[in-house]
Amino acid sequence: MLEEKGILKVSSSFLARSMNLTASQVRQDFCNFGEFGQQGYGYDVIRLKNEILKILGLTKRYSVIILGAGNIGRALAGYGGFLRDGFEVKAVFDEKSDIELENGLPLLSMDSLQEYVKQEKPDIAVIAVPGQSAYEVAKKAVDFGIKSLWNFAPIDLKFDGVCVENIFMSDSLYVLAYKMNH
Amino acid sequence: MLEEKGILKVSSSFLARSMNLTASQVRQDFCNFGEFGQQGYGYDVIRLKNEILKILGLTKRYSVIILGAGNIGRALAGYGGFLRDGFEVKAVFDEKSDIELENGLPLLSMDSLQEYVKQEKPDIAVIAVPGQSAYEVAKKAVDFGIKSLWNFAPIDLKFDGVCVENIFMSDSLYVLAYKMNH
DNA sequence: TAGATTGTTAATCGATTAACAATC
DNA sequence: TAGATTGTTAATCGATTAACAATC
Repeated sequence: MLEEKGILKVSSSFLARSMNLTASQVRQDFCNFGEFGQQGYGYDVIRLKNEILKILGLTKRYSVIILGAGNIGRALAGYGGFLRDGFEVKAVFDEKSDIELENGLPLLSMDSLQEYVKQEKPDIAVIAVPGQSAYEVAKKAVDFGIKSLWNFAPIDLKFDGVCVENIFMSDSLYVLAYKMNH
Repeated sequence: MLEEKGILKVSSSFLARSMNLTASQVRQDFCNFGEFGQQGYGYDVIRLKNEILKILGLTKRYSVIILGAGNIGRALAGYGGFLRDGFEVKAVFDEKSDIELENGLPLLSMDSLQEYVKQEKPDIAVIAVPGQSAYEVAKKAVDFGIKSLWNFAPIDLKFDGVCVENIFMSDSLYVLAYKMNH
């Protein structure tokens, strides 16, 4: 955002203010990854952005498949925003492969998953199936060679040597309810 | 889950194992909210569940409106799972109120939001509009009387006296990328 | 009674904060 | 040079862990 506004430098105290942190926290955290500031000046916005992109691994591109063409699966497939960050959705898989997708993405049968993963080697599989089938589907994907899962099902997936990030939406809703009552 | 399996009691060490915590953590945390265990026995599953529901505020019902009928808004509207926890989606609002919803929920024009909120007093508004319009839409909702926001837009909403819970999906995807590279 | 497991205290650990010398 | 702000050390704080008396 700073880059878009044409702002060239930024201080730890400014960053802290805009993210509800302390300046110390910001500097300590950056320092863990190197020294990319300059005393008396602050951080160069472009440099800082690039360093953070490097740290996060967002300088690469990632190919993504979505498992499940229900509400969430279709919503993610339809949302183009991730592409900007380098995540490209390549295909959607579902048991019922006759559902129509609105955006020209291939909708494939779950039966063709093994073949697809073997050939295309997608980087990330999104688990967008109902909770009951989530483990089974994730297990398949992992067995076929997927090394990274973005999980929207409300279960704790865990496989050796596989990266998992969870979006536990109902947990978040529970936290909202808690906040409303305290 | 334990209740559904007909299991009557559970120990802090069992809970710890299934959630990747330590038994001490589980007991310390529970103890902050009261004493609902029994030495030498453990925790009564039903009692524990009820205590947690009470702590979270999930013994009440909440009425929910969804602002934005795009991919995410429609996905949330179509997903019935939150109902089970007491969150009932009442209506969806969008600028273009001619989009069709598949599930019989009323799709209303954003212009009718003020009137609706005044009359129906929904507990929670879901922000499911694009990032650019998210602040504006949230501000409206809050001005009209909404006290609680479940935010799916990638901006940090903050209003005095309003509860906010964020689902920052792209942040989660960045974390996944980070994990893949470390 | 013996075994199990809580509630709770004390010890340990790590993260946050404060402070400041280095330096642009 | 004077002002600003980093990188980094030391002090503070809070959370996690370990331990155990209480007690079912």
